[in-house]
Amino acid sequence: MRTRRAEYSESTRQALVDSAVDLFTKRGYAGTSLDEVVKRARVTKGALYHHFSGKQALFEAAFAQVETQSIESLTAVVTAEGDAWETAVAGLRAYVRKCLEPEYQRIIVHEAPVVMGWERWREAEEHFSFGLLRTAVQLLVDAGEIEEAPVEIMARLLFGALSAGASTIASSSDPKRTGREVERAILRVLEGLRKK
Amino acid sequence: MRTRRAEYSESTRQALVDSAVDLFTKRGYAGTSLDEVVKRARVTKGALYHHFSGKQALFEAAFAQVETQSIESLTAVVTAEGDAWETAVAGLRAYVRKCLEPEYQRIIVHEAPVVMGWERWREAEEHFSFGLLRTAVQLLVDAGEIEEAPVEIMARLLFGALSAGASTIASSSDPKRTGREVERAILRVLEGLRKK
DNA sequence: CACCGGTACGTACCGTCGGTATGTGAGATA
DNA sequence: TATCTCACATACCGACGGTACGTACCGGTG
Repeated sequence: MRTRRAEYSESTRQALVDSAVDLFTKRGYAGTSLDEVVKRARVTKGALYHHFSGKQALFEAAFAQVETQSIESLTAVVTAEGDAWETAVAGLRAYVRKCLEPEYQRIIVHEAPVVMGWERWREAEEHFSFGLLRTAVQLLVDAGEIEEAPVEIMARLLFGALSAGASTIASSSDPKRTGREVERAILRVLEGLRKK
Repeated sequence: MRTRRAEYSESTRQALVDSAVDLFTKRGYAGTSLDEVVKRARVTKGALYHHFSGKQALFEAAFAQVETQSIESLTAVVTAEGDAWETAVAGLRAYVRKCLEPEYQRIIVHEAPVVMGWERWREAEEHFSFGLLRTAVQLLVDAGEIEEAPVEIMARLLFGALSAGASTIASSSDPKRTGREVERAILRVLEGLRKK
């Protein structure tokens, strides 16, 4: 990765991914044409098919980029020192906020399961957001904060609930208010699971 | 709807919808071609475009058919006489089972939000499954079984959790076991919300 | 029964889009 | 400097969603 050619190549690839993230977010996977993607990146389809095997692979690259950026901000919250309960709650709040960003909402939450297939999406999520969430739930169980339960299952349910909550906020006519209500509702669910 | 012509027409339309439900379930929306749909229905694209304005409209017809059939079996459970809590729990179990049927899973849970758009999907669901679920939650609140909370929000979170649970079951290597675990986890969440 | 009007299709065709085959020129290599 | 290689550009194909138009058949009218 030291030659000029390699730098140009990497720059081209990055431009394609950036263009893809932008367009997939605005118009969705099916509504985005590759001609538009390459036009915005100021290259041609030759370049695209040199770097990616097809539209699906381009989407997965966009998926990985959005997730990688998201992981960074979330990891900082979840790995913070301090009370396990407080940390977990902060993590959930951070994740809901992340879900409100258009790129994450559209690409990761809504399109990815359909475009990549639910099975493939699940597999990929193991290394990204869902992996973090499951870790957080595991920490709560280990700390004795909530009743023991199959962590995998509880994390899945929480993941679905959080995504639905985020979508509700995003399409609300009063996002601020709905956001507070969703957070309170999620907290109530968690408190219900908490050991007395 | 008494003439032979009208009967033939209705029969053709029904054949198209049945074919669409079948193919959308097996290969998804993007993976299904209209040529294949009309071939299986033993008609041509002329017939399809006479009855529907396009592929989207055909999908919405398939959506409505699957939801209408589902509503019937679920309504019977939710409107049963008896203890509100028991009724609600039975309803949730029934809904999870419904989510496991391939047609419901693929068309309603996975594809519809993307194909119809989340906003349009949400609107349509008001009259179908989600409407029922919200009614059930409202009944629990009215019966004083769970703490008061914004019913709309709690129903959304529950809806997301149930869908995620169903998807988890469907892709599990041991669906029976996972099914029991999901049901227990959901019950635990509900018990946590229950008034003492 | 003959005629006619409209509906319910069938047929042929178009534009777009994902994907491919092949050419080419700038930069690395010797 | 000559050559090679890779990172693209160009031109094209087949499939698919959608449209325009032709047509046959049913149902009403005289």
